[in-house]
Amino acid sequence: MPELPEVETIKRELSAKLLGRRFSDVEIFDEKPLRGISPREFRRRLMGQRIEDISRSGKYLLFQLSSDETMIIHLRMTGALLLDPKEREKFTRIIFRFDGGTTLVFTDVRRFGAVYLVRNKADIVGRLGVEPLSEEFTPEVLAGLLAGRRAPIKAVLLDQTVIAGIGNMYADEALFSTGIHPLTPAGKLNSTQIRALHGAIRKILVRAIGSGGASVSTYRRPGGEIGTAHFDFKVAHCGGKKCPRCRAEIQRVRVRNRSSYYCPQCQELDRDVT
DNA sequence: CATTGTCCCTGGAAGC
DNA sequence: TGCTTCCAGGGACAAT
Repeated sequence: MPELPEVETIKRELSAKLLGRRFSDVEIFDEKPLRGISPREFRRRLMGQRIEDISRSGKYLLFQLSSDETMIIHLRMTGALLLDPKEREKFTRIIFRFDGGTTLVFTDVRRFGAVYLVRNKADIVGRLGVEPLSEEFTPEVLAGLLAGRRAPIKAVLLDQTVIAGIGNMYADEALFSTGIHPLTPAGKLNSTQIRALHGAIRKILVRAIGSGGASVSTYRRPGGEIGTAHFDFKVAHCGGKKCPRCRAEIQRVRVRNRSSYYCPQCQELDRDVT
């Protein structure tokens, strides 16, 4: 469930502690997260490497190494990266140790998380769409991305090859904020709606980053602090509650086998348009 | 290419 | 109490 704001928060907190550190040991307790590389080879190629930079692309974390390789981690649903955890973690998959004694623990209950080590990071993140907080992402660009698409806007917002980093929670929030029904065909949005959606996406993501992400489900920050972005949620994770705007009951609808929460009053589906 | 559906995975909640 | 079923959902992949 970590989405862009959560991954950005993790990136910042890891950067503060890990930039310039060298790997002194790597312990692999579960090789499932390792993609396309054996535990032995993974460890060998990390040992002694210095972390030159930590960045984020969509929901991926990228660790630029002194060897010119990049370790890329995707936390998927339940993955977490913890710095010097006080207690032994139950679902520890990998432990990274660094010179100076810092420890980074990768935990993942459901084992969906993925860890890569590559020369060419584009092999992993090359197909991602536009970064929604970059200058490149304008209302005009968004309009171009949506034009002609018949898929529901919710499905398109979740498509990482279109826009990178938006997940289920923030897609629902952006649609509620703009009064757009999640099943509206993406190509049917008018320019006013697109402009509003563009603004809402940026505003909601920026605000959530400022709150350290949303501490719902299994999201955990590296240092153990709590994110508060979920206190701003109007519909996400609010099934059965009342709409803060009109008091109608928040509904759930399945869009591409994923739950979408929305207000049936504030986000009406225009029948002419479907 | 655009779009949709299935699978992966496991703990926790809900139902009986 | 204890068993079963459902649910969470990002992304790879296959199918259409």
